[in-house]
Parts: sequence; C-alpha cells; structure tokens
Amino acid sequence: MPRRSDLSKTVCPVGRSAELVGDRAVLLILRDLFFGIRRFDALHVNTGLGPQILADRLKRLEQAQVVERREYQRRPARYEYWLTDKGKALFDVLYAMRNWAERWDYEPGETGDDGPAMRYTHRSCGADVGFATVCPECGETLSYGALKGAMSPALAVERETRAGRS
Amino acid sequence: MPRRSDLSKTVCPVGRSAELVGDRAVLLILRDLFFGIRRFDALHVNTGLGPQILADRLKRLEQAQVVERREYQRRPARYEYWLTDKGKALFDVLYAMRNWAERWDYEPGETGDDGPAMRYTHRSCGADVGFATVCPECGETLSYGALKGAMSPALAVERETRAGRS
DNA sequence: ATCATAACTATGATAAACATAGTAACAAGC
DNA sequence: GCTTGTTACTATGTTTATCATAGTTATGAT
Repeated sequence: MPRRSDLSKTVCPVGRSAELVGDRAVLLILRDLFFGIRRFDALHVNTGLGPQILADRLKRLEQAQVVERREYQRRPARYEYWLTDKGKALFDVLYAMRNWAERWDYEPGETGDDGPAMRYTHRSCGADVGFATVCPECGETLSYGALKGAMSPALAVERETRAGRS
Repeated sequence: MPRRSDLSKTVCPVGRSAELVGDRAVLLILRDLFFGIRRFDALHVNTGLGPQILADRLKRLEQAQVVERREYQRRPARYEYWLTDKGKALFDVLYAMRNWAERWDYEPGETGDDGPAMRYTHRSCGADVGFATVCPECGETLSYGALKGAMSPALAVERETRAGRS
C-alpha cells in the first residue's frame, strides 16, 4: 500500500519547501516562534492546535533542523523550542505571506481600516518598511533580525483573547 | 460537532494566507500555474495529485479569486485555469520558498552541484538575479511578470519524466 | 497528601486523502 | 452507426490524518 509521494527529496525547490511549509499547523507554529514564543503550552494556546499535532509538528520541525529543542530546566526536565538559522531564514516566506494577505485578502474596511495588522520597522534606521523587502530608507536587505514588528490594536486583542481563555 | 477552526477571517495575515497556502496540493498547483500550465490533465500529471484533490483545490483557488476558470472551447466545453492578479501576487511566496530550499534544504552535492534548480533573470535588463528580491543590476523590484525562469538540466529531466509516464 | 505546572501521550470519533475506476460530452475515423 | 480518443472531471472504498477530550509523568509548593 503505497503512501503519498514524498517530495522532500525532489529536485524542485518549491516541492521541497512545500513538504515542510505546505501545512497549516507548521505555519502557525512558525508564526508564533517568530513572535518569540518558545514553550509547548504557550504554542498550544496561541496556535490553537491540539497537543498531538503540535507535538508531531515540533518533531518534524526539529528533524528538519528548523527548530532546536533546548532544555531550560532539569528536575523536572522542561524544554523550549528555538529557531535555528535555517528556521530563521523561513521568515522571508512568512513575510511574503503577510504581505500578500495584507494587500489582497482583506475586504475594504474589514478590520476598521486601522492600517496593516502588522507593521515592521527597520531596527538600524527606524524606517517603516511597509511591504518592502529592502529598506526604503537605507537600501539594506531586510531579514528577520533586522526587523521589529508591531501589532495593530485589533491583532493584539485577538491574540490576548486566545491567551486569556487558556 | 465543531469542525476545525477557520482562519480565513482571522485578523492575523499569516493565519489568513496559511488557510490557503498551508496546503501541499495548493502549493504544487500554484507552482505549475506559474510554469504556465493551465489545463486539468496537465496539472494532474505535473503535480502528481489525484483528480479529486486537484478538482477540489482548483475550486478552492477559484473561490479565493486566485485562479479564474476560462472556457477555451465549446462543444464540448473545456476550461483552463488562469492566475488572476491576486494569484500572480502569490509568486513572492513561492519565490521565497524556492530561495529558502535552494539555500538551506539541499545536501552539498546532492544534485550534482549544477547550481540552483531554477535560475531567474530580469526580463528588462537581462541580469541573473540570484536570490534577490530587487534586481542587483538595475535596482527594480522583482515580481512575477518581470522574471524569466530557467530550469536546471536535473529539474527539466524530473519534469519530463513525470509528463512522459502520463 | 493534595494541588499545581509543564509537557506531553492515549483514545475514540470524524474528516480528509489516495488509488483506482467510471462517467459525460463530444469529434473523428472506419 | 459504432468504436476509439480526448478532456475534465465524479464515485467508491480503503487508508491515513485530525480533533476534542482525557489521562500520564515528573516534580515542587502548600
């Protein structure tokens, strides 16, 4: 009984990343890792995923060397999930997704028109980068570490609400 | 019996796009649409998806206004699937996925080191853009229409093989 | 001894995916 | 007018995945 074709070793680079990133749960986990969340329960609450898929996907991400499981406490042993450099490089994918949704996927006035749900500024020069991939002020190429994100009020409320009714 | 939470109306832009793009089949279809493939059977062969998921995902993409179903022939009625502007804008996401995989997801020497599986050149100035999002020669912002892709020999063979044993 | 915390694992029901086969609407050749 | 071919799907049954809920393990605090 042949299982579904595995694309993780295909020549096509889109096929390869699709095998990892073509999964709703993985994307939600990555999003929250980029927000700085690192612990199982916090990921559970913020992603809204059940503990089983969450555990499964974290294993998958660890195996792909996108996250690293770090013991932050012994007795009892407790772990955090940290993005590796390979993981941090996936920011560009999430950033492209964010750009696309902000520009194409909201009805006019849907969120009260208080601007984009996430705003990013360039840490080193302070410029609001909009949807750019290169800083409009200083011309530097933008990556995860170079950017500082800020949530709109509506987004902050949505995330608070989820965390609240934990 | 509550179904899985629907993120298509969440405030978070990554959640929204994850609802569409967080799906392996959708990504494979988009990839092939960006290659210029437009017909059901050709998509079936090139994506390797079964006719049922393919039909389902094309409906989903049409509903999201990412693709447009166009009748290209009456008697019998036959249809093609074309990317809309909203669909073409998703190129940035696939391009980021390609960049990530090319840089991080191949073992050294895995594909015979004949360079990246896809090479892109800027149509208007001819420059090889590498993994850039802004043309390294002329500084223009790169989007789907501005780029011309070329497959490596290995990738061309892989795609030929799939199409061959249709 | 009981309660609380963090990180999971187990279980049973529902839903999705996959391979394979079949249908519909024609056109073209014999 | 009967068969073959083409394109675009739909139907069926089995395997696999997901979801909600509950339970487990290890430990420190009360």
